[in-house]
Order: sequence, then structure tokens, then C-alpha cells
Amino acid sequence: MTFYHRLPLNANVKYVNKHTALDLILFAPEGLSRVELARQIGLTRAAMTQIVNDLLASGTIHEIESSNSKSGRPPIILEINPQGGHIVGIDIGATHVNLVVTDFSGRVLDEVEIPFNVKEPPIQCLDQVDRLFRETLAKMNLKLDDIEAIGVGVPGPVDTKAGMVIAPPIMPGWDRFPIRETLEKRWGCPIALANDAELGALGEWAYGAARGEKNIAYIKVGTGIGAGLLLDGQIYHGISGAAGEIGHLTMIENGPICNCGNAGCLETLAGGMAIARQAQEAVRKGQRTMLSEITPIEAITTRDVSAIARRGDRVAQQIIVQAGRYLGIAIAGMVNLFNPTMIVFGGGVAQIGDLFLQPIRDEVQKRSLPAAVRTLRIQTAVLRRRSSSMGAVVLALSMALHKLAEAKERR
Amino acid sequence: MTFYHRLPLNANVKYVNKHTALDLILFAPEGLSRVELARQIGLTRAAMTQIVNDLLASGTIHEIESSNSKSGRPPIILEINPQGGHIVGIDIGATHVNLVVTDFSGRVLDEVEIPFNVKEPPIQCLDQVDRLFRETLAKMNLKLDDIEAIGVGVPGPVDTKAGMVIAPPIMPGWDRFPIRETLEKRWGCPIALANDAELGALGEWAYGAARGEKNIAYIKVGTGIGAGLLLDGQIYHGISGAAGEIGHLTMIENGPICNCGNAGCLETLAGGMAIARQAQEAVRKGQRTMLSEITPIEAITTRDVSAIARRGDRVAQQIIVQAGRYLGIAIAGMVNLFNPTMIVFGGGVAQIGDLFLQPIRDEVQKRSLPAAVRTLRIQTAVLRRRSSSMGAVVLALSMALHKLAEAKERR
DNA sequence: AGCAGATTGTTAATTAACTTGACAAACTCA
DNA sequence: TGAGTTTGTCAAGTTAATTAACAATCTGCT
Repeated sequence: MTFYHRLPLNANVKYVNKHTALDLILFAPEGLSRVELARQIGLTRAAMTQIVNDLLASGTIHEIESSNSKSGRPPIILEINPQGGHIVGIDIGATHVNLVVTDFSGRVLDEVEIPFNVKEPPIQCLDQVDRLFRETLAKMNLKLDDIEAIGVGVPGPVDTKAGMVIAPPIMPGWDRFPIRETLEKRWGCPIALANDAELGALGEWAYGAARGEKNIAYIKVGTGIGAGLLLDGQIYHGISGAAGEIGHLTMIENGPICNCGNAGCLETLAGGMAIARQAQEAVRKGQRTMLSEITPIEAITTRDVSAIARRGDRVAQQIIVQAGRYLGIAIAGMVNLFNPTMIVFGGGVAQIGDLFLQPIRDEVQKRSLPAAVRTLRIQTAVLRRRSSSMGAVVLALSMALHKLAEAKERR
Repeated sequence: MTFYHRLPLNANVKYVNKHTALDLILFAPEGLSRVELARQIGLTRAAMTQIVNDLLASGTIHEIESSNSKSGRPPIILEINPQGGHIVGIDIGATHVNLVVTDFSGRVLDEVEIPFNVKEPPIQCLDQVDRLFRETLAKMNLKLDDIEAIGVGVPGPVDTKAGMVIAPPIMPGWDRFPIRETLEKRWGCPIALANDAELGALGEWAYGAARGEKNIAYIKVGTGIGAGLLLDGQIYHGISGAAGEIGHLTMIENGPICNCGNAGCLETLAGGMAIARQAQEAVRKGQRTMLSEITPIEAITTRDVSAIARRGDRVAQQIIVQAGRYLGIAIAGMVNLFNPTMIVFGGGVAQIGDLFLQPIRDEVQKRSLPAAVRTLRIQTAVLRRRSSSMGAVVLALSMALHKLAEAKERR
């Protein structure tokens, strides 16, 4: 069924069509011609000429030559004008901050990443992010004025309107802290705040493994586990921004105790924390493994397990495969519920690669509806550590572009 | 983020606004005035007068007087014209067929239900539905011509465009059988085909427990278990129509064998089949219970367990509570994933009531994110056995109305 | 080279849908 | 009874789209 999409309030037709065209250009990797735009939106070429002229006049887009044509006049390709300014994407993770600076075409001009601890007080944390941001700008000889918009991802449920996180499990000190307001005041620049997994989905959809896919899920497997959902090219947020919180699905009714208070949560079995803990337990039990070379035992990290597994250690491999299996069961459930075209795995643990991914694929293959599996692809993120910060760029860029397209429209 | 909704192809603005207005009137329980419509769509009153005149001229809607006004001229309330014709909604379940005939305002004029076996060949099944349909028309002194549209729900993943089911687990004989084509040929009337759980969601949203909710899930707990999702007022279908297939979520890794081939599926623990099976096992084990009064043991049904539980039998109660608990765990996962505003339980087993619902609520409360639980309501379907067939009516009615609004528009 | 055929993009005239602003209609309240 | 308020309509003006013709620029063929 298609109930007709409601136009935004104060529906101005040209407004809608112009911005639709802008979005289409933004997300077409190779650019679009006027004719192609007209076809996709359902307008005539004549109308599209008008709209495109508007966008050109505002400097939002520009024309580039093209040579590939089978017959007839070659189309003039339209692209976002990269000279429009700079965009910054910031991914605030549990244990790191990743920051990228791009131009308006999404090309990464610089990237930095620092270790970080989200459990510290928000003001202190944001100070640290502020320093990183300003240092990077200085290094690039950029001023605050050169930045048109900034996207920020955080690892918790976001209230987009309020610009804050609500009751976040892994960053309780941030509950209702006015993140967007604080940063906007500091940087004097429009800020878009979103959940990091949602941004990962958006990033991989716009620039990564999931280009052109219709319904995707991005699974961030780091210290914790979260999912970002993109339905029909839109972030699906849920009613209170808590959609995609798969880390606390109950996998074993009386399994290991989770710090959320329940038992047998997915995170206690498949996250980075779970892998490290199981490795430490294996050593304590005295199993024959290279993991025991690391001292003290508490220092064993997921990265160690991954490295040692790659060197052929059976115990380490077994831990990773088992984690993958549990994650696979959860993902299989998600596939039955969402029936997406693609699932992209990102975050630190996902970097382990096929050793981790294959048991996931196996379980999904085994446990999901054949109809759903047939149309499904499962892959790792191609933007790697940048998935979320590039998603933040997309969000900020979209914001900046639509503003630019309006701003100069006064005729 | 809001990427601007794309208008349908051949975007005719008036077309969109007219149909948006029509949908708003259709789903406003008490009707709407021109001013209210204008406010919701974002047009002026003058423009709305034009659009409403169009709809009035086509006979799609009609005006009714209203008296409630605080001050100023009382608004003229607009409603769907019930005289537009008749709509039929048919819910083809695994073990029954429910058929309702309504007028254009969704008022039920007649309802019939017969036992049924979906495992028999599709042609035979559709013959049976055809007979039921024609008998009911005859009884009501209606002719085929009086029916403007028919909605049909089936218990499997539907390819809406093709009008058939794809690889359905519980009705394998129907795979790719041209259901819509067959019925359209027989009845010479537009048919809308959809999944029964999706229709349940739609029905409860339009006329039942979930009116005005934004994101809802309808859980059909009958012989099997399936979910229908309504996200932002639209059926969420997934890419291959397999969204919401929660019956085969893995709940216990090495649990009871399911007829889908896996082990520990939700359906083996919480569906109608599971409840009956466990009751039979309890009697075989010689537990002290009223269930043992039923002979032969194989004849014990879910309905028996429900009835005996209501009379205070501990064993029967325990079976139902345990089923509710498992379902609750699955639903808790779904809540973390979807973050809906409401979950509505329908289907035969859900009719048990609070004995079944309370353990579900408890588990969800315990296992889902607090942010998601706070905004969530869990209830039983108010349309009872009619949820899905009323959803089919909504689908068919929407189809018929939008056609009617266009048909007479030639000026 | 030169022309047919194809496709893209533009222009001018026309049409359709919406807005503006004024006003009539129908109620409540003092 | 009249002031205040809200709904609905009307006529004129505005804007964004369509239609239809044409210019521009390529490929392919002879």
C-alpha cells in the first residue's frame, strides 16, 4: 500500500522538487544529468532546467563535461560543487574519537583519531573533542568560518530534536546533557547529532559498501554492539531514538550477567568486552594458548585475541568463532524481522574479518527465512574506522547543502 | 534527518494534495473540517475549498453537520461517503477463513467465518473461499457489481506487485501461485493481497487498539506466530515481503525441533501448537491436571488449555505463562530493535487474555531498554478475530476511494 | 564529408494549482 | 443586538509546471 506521502508543512512545490533534486545529485556517485533527474522525479525537462538553474545560481551544484553517450547530445553531468566549503564529521565512540574533514563532495581532506573515555564527565569529554577539532583546523590552515556544518555521532539513543542523548546505557553521565547546544555555542556552526550506528549505516550507504541498497542494517561491533537501520534511504529512529539497540537481546536465558542488569545479553557473548573476558578466562583455566604470553592477564584485549587468532591459535580462534555464532543468531532474528538487502559490519571487532564474519553468515543462512536470505548480502564496512564519521559528514553536508540552496534563492 | 519525500512519478501537485486529504479524512475517526485539513496539509483554506469540492463532486466524501464549536461558525465535517459501495475483507488463515462485508465508512454489514485448511491445494482452497464469498453476497442480496474492491490476507510473505506468496513456510503448496490474478478473474473486481499480520496491524491501527499510533507491531499468535509492522503509518514490508517473520527466531540454541528444520524456534515454545503439545506432554507424564479429562490425549487443543487454565488449573496456567515468557523475550528483542509506540496481540492464542499477556509485559519490562519501554504500550487486539480482515478492508477501501476520486475528475 | 537519427537542453506560450485579501456565513458571549 | 471569532467562498494575482517547438551536439552510415 502506498498512502500518499505528506508534503512538509507550507508545502511549496518548487521547494520540494528542488530539494529532492539536490538529494538525488548528492547521493548519485557519478552525478546526474537534467534528463535523468527529470525522469527520476517525474518532471519534464523544461521544469528541470528551471530548478537546476536555481541550484547553479546558488552555487550548490556545478556542471561537468561528460563524454560517454551512445548517440545524441551528451548529457551535462551535475555534481555537488565541492568548493562550497568544508564539512566535519566526528564519531565519539566509547574508547576513541574519530574526526574527518571533507569538502562538499565528501572527499576526505584530513582524518585524526585519538583514544578517549566516554565515561568521563561530558564537559571534560567535549573539551577534549574541542581541542582535537581546533588542532586539526589549525594544522589544515582552516578557520572556524570555513566549516559550514558539523555532524556528531554518539554511542547512545539520541533525541534528534533536543540534540541530546536519553538514558544511554554506556554513557549514563551524559543523560540529557545538551550536547548540540554546547557545541553550537562553542563552534558557532550548525551541528547535527545522531547515534553512531545510525551514522555508520548512513556512511556506508552513501560512500561505502551499501551504496544504492534500499534497506540496510549497520552493525557496530566494538566494546558494545549496536545497530543502525536505514529503511528506504531514511534513518529509522524509532519513537524514542532507541531503535537498533540489539546489544541487550537475550540470547541465553540464564547466561552471563550483563552490566545492564539482565543475564545472557548478546553483549556478554559477542562484543569486544566478551571476547576479551573469555580470553582472560581461558588463560586462567590454564588452556594451552599463545594468549597466556600476555601479562597481566587483565591486559588481554580483543585486538590481542584477533592478532593471535590470525597466527593460528586454536583457543583464540574458537573464542572469536563462538562470538560470531552468537551474533549470527541475533542477526538471523533481525533478518527475519527487517528483511534488509544488506548487513554491514563495522566497529573494532568487525575488523577481524572473515574468521568472525563466516560464523555469522553460517548462522544466518541456517536460521533465517530462505526468502529473506536469498536477497541478503553480509559484508564488512569498507570505510572501516570512518563509517560513522563519514555518516556524520553526510548528515552535516545534507544540512549545509539544503540551507545553501535556500539562502541564495531570494530573487 | 529528513530527506525530502519524493513525490510519486508524474508528480501532479493537486493529485498529491487531493489524495493526501482523502487519506486524512479516511483515517480521522470523527471526520475533519476543511480548515483542519488545510492546517494538516499546509495549504490555505481557499485551496482546500477547491480540493474538497472536487472530492464532493466525485461522491467520494460527503458533508455532515456539526454542533460542537466554542465560538465562531461551526465547521462542516467531512467524512467518507458510506454510500460509495461495498468492500470485502477476507482473512485466509491457516485453520479458518474470516470474511467481512463493509460499507465505505468501514462499518461491518456482515461477517462469516469457516474452518479451513490452508495446506490443501490452492485451487481447492480458493474454490472454498469463492463459495463462501458468493453465499455471503447472496444472503445479503448483493451482486458482484456492488463490491468495489476486495482485500485478501494470507499467512505468508507476499510479493505485492506480483500478487502471490513467495516460499511461504506454512503453505508451501501456494509458492508463486497467482492468487490475485485468479481471484480478479473470478470476481472481476480489484483485489489487494497482503500478509495477514501486516493487515492485522493495519486493521488495529485504522479501527482498533492502535488508532493514531506512529510505529506499531501487531503480533499474530495463532497456530504459528507472525508480526506485522507499521512504521510511520506505512506497512513495512521488507525487501522480499518477509519482514516480521518472528515465528522462527531462535530462542534456545538446542531446543525442540521445529518443522522449519531448526531447533528452539519461538513457534516451538510459544505458539498455539506449542501450547497444545506441552499440554499433551504434561498429561502423558501423568501430572495432576484437569487436562487429563480430555480424551484422546491428541485432541487437547490450545482452546482447551485456555479454558481449563481459566478454571484455575495450575498445570494449564503454567504452560500458558511459560509460553508468554518466551514470547516476551522475543518481543523484548523486537522492542529494542524497532522501538514502537505500541504492540498489539491478536490471533487465537492472544484471546486467552491477561494470563498470557502479563508474562509478556513482565519480560519486556525486564529485558528492553528503559527508554524504549517508557514509550511502549502492550495490549490485545480490540477487533479480535476481525483484525486482519478489517485490515484487508482498509487496504481495499483505500484502493477503491483513490480510484473513485480520480475516475470522476474528468472536467 | 555530410546527412539521418538520437538525445539533451532551452525557450515561449499556456495551463493548473496555490496564495492573497476581501467578504459572507454562522456561531458564542456579553 | 452587536462585537468577536471562526469557517468557508470568491476573484484576482502569482508561480511552477506543461506543451510544443527548436537549438545543440553527439553517433553511425553512406
